[in-house]
Amino acid sequence: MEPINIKQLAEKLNLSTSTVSRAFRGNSDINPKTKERILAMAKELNYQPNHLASNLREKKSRTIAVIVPEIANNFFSRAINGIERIARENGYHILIYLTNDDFQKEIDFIMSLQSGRVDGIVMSVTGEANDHSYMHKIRKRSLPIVFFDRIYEDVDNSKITTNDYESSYQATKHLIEQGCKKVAYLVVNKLLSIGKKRMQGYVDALKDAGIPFQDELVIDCTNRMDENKTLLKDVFTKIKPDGVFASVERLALASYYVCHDLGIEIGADLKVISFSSLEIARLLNPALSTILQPSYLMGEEAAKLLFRRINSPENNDVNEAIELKSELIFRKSTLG
Amino acid sequence: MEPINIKQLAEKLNLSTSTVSRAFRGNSDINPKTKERILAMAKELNYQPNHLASNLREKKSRTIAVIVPEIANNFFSRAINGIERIARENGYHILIYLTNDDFQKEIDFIMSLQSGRVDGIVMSVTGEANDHSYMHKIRKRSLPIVFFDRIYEDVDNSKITTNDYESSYQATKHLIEQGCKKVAYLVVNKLLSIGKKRMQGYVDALKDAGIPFQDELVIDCTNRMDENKTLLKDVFTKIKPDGVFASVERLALASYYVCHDLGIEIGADLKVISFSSLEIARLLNPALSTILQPSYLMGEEAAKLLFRRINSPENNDVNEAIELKSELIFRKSTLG
DNA sequence: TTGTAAGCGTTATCAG
DNA sequence: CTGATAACGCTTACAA
Repeated sequence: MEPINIKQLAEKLNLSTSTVSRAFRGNSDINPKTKERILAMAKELNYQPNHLASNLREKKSRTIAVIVPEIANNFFSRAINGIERIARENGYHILIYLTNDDFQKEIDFIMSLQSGRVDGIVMSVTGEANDHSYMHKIRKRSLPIVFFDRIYEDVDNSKITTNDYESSYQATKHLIEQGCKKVAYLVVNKLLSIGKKRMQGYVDALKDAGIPFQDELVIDCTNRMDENKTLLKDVFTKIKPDGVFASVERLALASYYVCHDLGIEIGADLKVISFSSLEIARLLNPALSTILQPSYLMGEEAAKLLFRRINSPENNDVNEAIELKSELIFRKSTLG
Repeated sequence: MEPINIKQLAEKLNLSTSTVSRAFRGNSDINPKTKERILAMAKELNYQPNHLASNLREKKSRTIAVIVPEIANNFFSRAINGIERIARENGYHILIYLTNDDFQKEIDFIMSLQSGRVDGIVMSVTGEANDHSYMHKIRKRSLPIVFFDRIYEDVDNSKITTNDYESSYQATKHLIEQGCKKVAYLVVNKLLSIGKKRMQGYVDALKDAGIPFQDELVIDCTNRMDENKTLLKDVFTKIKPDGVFASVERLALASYYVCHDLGIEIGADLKVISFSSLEIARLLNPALSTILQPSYLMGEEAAKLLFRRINSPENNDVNEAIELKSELIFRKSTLG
């Protein structure tokens, strides 16, 4: 049973395709009775207007792209959830692209999306350390893009971020107040905008507490769990920090694994706090203190921003930047 | 800077659109030199073939849809990850649809996808308790669909599942071997195929151990954490099971919350095992025994099955069913 | 090897 | 209110 097209449907009804088309569009004039007749027959024959054709004709795809580094990640999956809700509300479809932190992939995706497949892009970037001049090129085009969480600071664009500096400052301050003298900062790439901002909060909190900054306490990790474990095992046994501020969730988890293995008691021997969207932080052993980003809300806001753009292309050069607040939740891992 | 089209590009080059088109397609004959010239100019002018147009022409969308109940969920986000990898490998794009366990949404999505937007669908169903005759209607069409994990048993279709019965049997048996006399089965909807299969394993394990099945030990939960907590609080204080077999992750987590609040010691007072894709089960307090489904692999296999279909529509009526194995990992929550 | 022209399924414009 | 027609941007026989 192949899908039928508008022409066949029109024939069955002894009508022109234009009239049939009108029955499916809100605006145009059409006799209510004919419309009813058309819709009834359409239902019977299971007719559905072909989207490719109408999109081509209308030069709109009613689709947006979401580009993220990964999806098996509490923060991003929740953010996508928020994006999805708003997109659906607007009658839009969502294409997913995972860069796996591969900058070249990011470029390829964005480039290939310039071909009419989508009306806009929501993305969390991956190649902050690289040359992203390609972005500047793209930005001159009409395809609207909104960044969320991980952004390119040198690209003038709409964006949704959180108060990373402030929460990092507070988190570090909290560790110090809990008696930590030697706080390590765990980061995946300290050159990335997020890494930089979070690190600045850490640095300033140390300074304000009169604790000298030590370079060896900034631990540059990777995205691979096994590598991080090896690295941290070394750090925890040799440098022996008494506090850990993890800039991303996976580094806190790596710390947990290592401490479990090494018999280091988190909360007592080593206090840990981390950016994390882990719902069940409270159930960990011990309960993990977190800086909780409003991931779902960030997704929603990013999508809303994008649709504002899509729906009013006239002021496509006015960028909006929204900063949302993270929530600090202190648990046993720092209260020990 | 609006994107240019093939006609404009052809004009600049003093060529016909057909020749230009040929430069972008692998097959057709074309002078290597002209091809080079075209590609160079295309790059300079930033030309990209319009996908909507070529898809319309070719009657292919190079896009698949992934329909899942939710995305902020370890199992599904990982499965999507697997699907993504295979799809990308095949040069396909991925549209995401979240039903949020709303059966009507599922129907709407599937129906709307019949209009040429995608070449195939990978889905984990949601409305198992409902009448899914709409599916039978769809199945007569050419759009290939592959189910994974949650399936409709009465719909003849390709599918990827895991050995749910067996792992449930083993999990229950394990609890009994650990000394449990009163094992509760936690389920979201015992009428759903997954709930049924997993329950059967539970029932049979009890029987084989000579323990009489008790209806009150089958706890029908919901998808809402707060409701589940209330319900389980009641169960744990009144019925007082000494073992819990949770058919989905969120029910194990609800149990943890409740036990933490009630001061019930998991592992000692109450042993817990659960289907779960939680990477950090080991880090929970106490470490959670899990039945780990190969979520990523399931996604990959489901996608592979779909592409086999898409690429050879001739045997579109031969359904493949693949069963993968879950892994049981016993930890402190059952070893106490 | 390249060009011409028809057509993919819609919808907007314009005429009736 | 309805119908004819052109156009959206691309691909592919077929012709040259």
